[in-house]
Amino acid sequence: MINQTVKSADKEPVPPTEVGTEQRIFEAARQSFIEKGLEGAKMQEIADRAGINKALLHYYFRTKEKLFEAVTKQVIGRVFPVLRNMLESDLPLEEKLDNLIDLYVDIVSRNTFVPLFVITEMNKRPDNFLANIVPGPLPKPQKLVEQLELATAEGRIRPIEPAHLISNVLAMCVFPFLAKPMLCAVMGMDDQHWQHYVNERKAEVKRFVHGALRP
Amino acid sequence: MINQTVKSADKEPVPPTEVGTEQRIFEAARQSFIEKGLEGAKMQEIADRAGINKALLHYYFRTKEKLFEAVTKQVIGRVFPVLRNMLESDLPLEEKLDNLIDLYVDIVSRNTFVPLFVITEMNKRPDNFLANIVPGPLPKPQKLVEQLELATAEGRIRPIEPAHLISNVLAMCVFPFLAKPMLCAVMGMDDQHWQHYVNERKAEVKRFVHGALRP
DNA sequence: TTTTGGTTTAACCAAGCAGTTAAATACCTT
DNA sequence: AAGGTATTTAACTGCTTGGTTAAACCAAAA
Repeated sequence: MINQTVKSADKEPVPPTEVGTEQRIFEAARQSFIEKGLEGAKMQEIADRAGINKALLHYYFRTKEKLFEAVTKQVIGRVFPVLRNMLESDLPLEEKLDNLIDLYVDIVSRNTFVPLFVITEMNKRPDNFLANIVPGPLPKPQKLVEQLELATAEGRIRPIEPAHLISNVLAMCVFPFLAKPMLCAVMGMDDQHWQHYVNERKAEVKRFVHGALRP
Repeated sequence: MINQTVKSADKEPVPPTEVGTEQRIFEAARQSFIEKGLEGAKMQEIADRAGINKALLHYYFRTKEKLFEAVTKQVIGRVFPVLRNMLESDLPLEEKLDNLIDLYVDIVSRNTFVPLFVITEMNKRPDNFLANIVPGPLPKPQKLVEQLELATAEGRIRPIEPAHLISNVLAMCVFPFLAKPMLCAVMGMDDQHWQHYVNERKAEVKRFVHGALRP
C-alpha cells in the first residue's frame, strides 16, 4: 500500500523492478547501524545515505527503535537458517563440516562487521531475543550429535562433545576477520599477507579440524 | 597534584591505601564504556557509578573523549603484553601454547565484554592506533616461527603457517565467550551446561590443538 | 481534471547531554 | 586560626538529535 512505480500489480511496467524507497531506507539503516551501532548512527545520516530526507524517513519507520528492530531481526535472523541447514542436513559428517567452513568463511570475509553486530546485539538482549527475533524453530543439533556418536563408535574420529566442536569450527571461521587489526599488528602482516592468509584460510581450517578429530 | 587522603608521601596515613577518586572514576568509566560504548555511556551515569558528581568528573577528565581515550589505551594496552610474553618466551612450543590457552580462557571467561570492546575499537581505528595506543614495541613472532620450523623439521608437528596457528588458538579461546548466547541457543544449553562447557574448555582446546598439529 | 499518495521543504519543539561556572562546604595541613 | 585543595550544589549554556507538523510539490491513476 505504500510503494510506487509499480501499481496495478499486473502490467509489469517501465523499469522492471526499480528498487523501492523502503528498501533503500532499510539498506541505508542496515549499513549505518552495523557500522556505528544504535546510538552511534543518526537518523539524518541514514536519510542522507538513502537519498531522502528525515521527514520521509519517519514516514516509513516511525521511530528509530522500530527501524533498528527491523534491521536487527533481519540481520540476526539470517544467521540461524545457515546453521540450521548445516546441522540438520543429511550429508555425512566430514562433508557437513567442510561445507560449513566454506560457507562461513565466504560469508564473513565479505561482511566483516555483521558478526560484530550480531554478537553485540545478542549480548545486549539477556535471553528473550530468541522468541522475538529468531525466525522459525531453532536449529536442532540432534542429527549432528548422532553422527558424532556414530563416527566415534566406528573409530573414525576421537570422542568430542558437539558444543566444543561446533564452537571451535565457528570460532576459527569468524574470529580472524573480527580480529584482523590485532592479527595484522602482531604478525606484522600487510594487505598482501592478509590476502594470502584469507585465501589459505578455508583449506587450513579444514586441515586443522580433520587433524584434530583423528582418533 | 590532584589526589587527597595521602599527602606527604611519607606518613602512610589512615586507611592504608584508600582507593583514590581518579581511580574510582576510571574504573566506573571503564565499566560503562565496555558495556555501552562511547556514545552509549553517559557522563552522568559514569559520575553516579563512581559515587561523585558531574562537575568533579569534568574536573578530573576534562572531556568525554579524553576519558574514553584513557580507558581505551589501558584496556587495549593490556592485551598486547600478554601476547608478547607468550610469543617471545623461551618455553618449548607445546608448553607455550598450553600456557597461552590457560591464560586466555581464564582472562576472557572473567571479563567477557573486554574482547568485544577491544575488537570494536581496533576496527574503528583504521591503522594508526598502534602508534598511539599500544605501549612499547609490538610482539615479535620470530621466536615462535623458529620453534615451529624446528618442530616441523624434526617431524614433531605438521607444517602450519604461524598466523593460522595463532589465530586458531586465539579464536578458540575467545570466541565462545563472545558467542555465548548464540551457542547456548543453538545447542540448547542452560546455565549448568554452560558451566560444564567452560570447565572443560581449556582441556578441550589443548586436546584439539595437539591433535591438529600431529604430523 | 481531479484525486491520490509519495516526496520535499522548512520550520519547529522538547529532551537529553556535554561541558561550564560560581558559590558554598568539607577536610587536611601548616 | 589560616590557607589550600577536594568536593558538592545547582543553575545555566549551547548544541545535537529524535520526532512533529503543515504546506507545497509532483507523478501517475481515475
